[in-house]
Amino acid sequence: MEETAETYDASRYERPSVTVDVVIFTVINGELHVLMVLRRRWPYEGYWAVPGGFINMDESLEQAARRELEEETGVRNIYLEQLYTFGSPQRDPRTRVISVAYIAIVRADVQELHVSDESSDVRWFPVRALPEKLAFDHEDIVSYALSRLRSKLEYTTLAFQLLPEVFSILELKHIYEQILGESLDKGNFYRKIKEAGILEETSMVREGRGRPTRLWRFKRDRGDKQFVFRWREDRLDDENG
Amino acid sequence: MEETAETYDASRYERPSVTVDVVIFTVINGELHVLMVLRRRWPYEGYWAVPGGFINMDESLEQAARRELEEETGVRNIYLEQLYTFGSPQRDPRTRVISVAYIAIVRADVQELHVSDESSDVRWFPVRALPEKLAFDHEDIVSYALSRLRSKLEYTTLAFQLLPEVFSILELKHIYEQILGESLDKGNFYRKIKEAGILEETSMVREGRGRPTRLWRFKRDRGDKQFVFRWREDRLDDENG
DNA sequence: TCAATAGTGTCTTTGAGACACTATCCG
DNA sequence: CGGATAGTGTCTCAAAGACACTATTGA
Repeated sequence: MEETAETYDASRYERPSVTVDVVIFTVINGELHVLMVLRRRWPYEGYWAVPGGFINMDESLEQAARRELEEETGVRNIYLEQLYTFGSPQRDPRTRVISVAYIAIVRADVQELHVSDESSDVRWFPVRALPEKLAFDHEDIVSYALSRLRSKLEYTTLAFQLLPEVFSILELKHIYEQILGESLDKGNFYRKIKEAGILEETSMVREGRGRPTRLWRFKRDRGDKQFVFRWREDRLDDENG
Repeated sequence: MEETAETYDASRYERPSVTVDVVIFTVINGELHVLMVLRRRWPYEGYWAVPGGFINMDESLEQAARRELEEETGVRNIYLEQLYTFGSPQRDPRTRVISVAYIAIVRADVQELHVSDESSDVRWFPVRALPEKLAFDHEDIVSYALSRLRSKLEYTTLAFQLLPEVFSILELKHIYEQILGESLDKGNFYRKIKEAGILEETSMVREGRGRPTRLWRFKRDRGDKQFVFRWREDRLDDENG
């Protein structure tokens, strides 16, 4: 007999659960941090985890990621990008759980954190000092996210998510240095960022101890040409590029 | 009350189905092709689709991809890489289905195709002449796979999957040209591939109409340094790179 | 004036691309 | 020899990196 919409039995196959997890980065005091939540329930009660949760049937994966992130941490209104899907059969003791991981980057100072009934604490951790042992396979997820972040940075505008409306070129350089984990040449950075033509000078300056610094903003109105700035051309993705 | 393994109710959340789909490429007669199966059941009966199917509860995503691919097409023993996870709520009329897509590349001549009870035909299509309308959102999946293939090619060994054990440098260049869809300079190609140090000369030559050509193979024993060759440095991923 | 920070100029090296040249086979 | 294909050498140009230099402030 031919199968149709009427005869299709949706329960024929056993189904896994699907979650979304969001690895969200920021820079605080010049250091790269990741947002983690402290789990208050089994499994992994008392362990830190990346925020996330089960998807609803009527929302897209990205919508689910946004919803979970806001529910668990209060963070909202951010740029999200799909990272990878983790699906080892034993990665969650409850049942078969497949996790679609997302990556994001925000300014810490515009986000107000709060906890939910799922978690008893929400906190930014420096990437160099994460908790010993994370829930589930979240060490893998975070380290994969970190490597993706580093390679993405070179050709996207991700770093700009971390800056206020106006900023100096050396502040932008500093963000790049934090994320890449290495120092960059000042002159070369000035040259490249200016050649890229993505900044627009403002009339503002900021005064400090030495010579005052010019402030810049991103060009609005870039037409439809894609907004891309790569710091370097010569870096490899680890895997999923 | 605290939840534990004993009290956890695995059926509390409604679950989506999860499938894997595999976009598999080859070069036939110098032209890039994709493997498609003709669906014999509702939904999209009579439409071409990328091979794939529902995952089992006890296998990893990649295992599921391999199993489905072999069941539906007979293709096996290949290099697979995760591409992206597609999860729009309405992408499948049966029920909520999330699809984890994989990408692969093989030599057509070593694969024996066969059909299954799911499909009534299995066939290689040139990427320039795909069927009008594919099942589900498979147009999106294929075009995303194609863009990934093109950008990946520059820094992986993917092209080598398409060559026999020994081959000439100009044959390798030809594969690159097919996949990238543009022609490359002979001298520059020789220079780069030799500098990369990933080929090993054999004592073999192949005779043809003109000067005979030296044959090469990939260096075995490359230690643990990663096996990477980029054709160029200056290409962007469209998105997920 | 000096310390401190901002910003510029320039030399060297590297690598991509273009393209002309040489090599070796068959007939 | 000439046609066909394999393979090399070399010039130019652009981008990356190193690093020295100048500029502008406050104390």
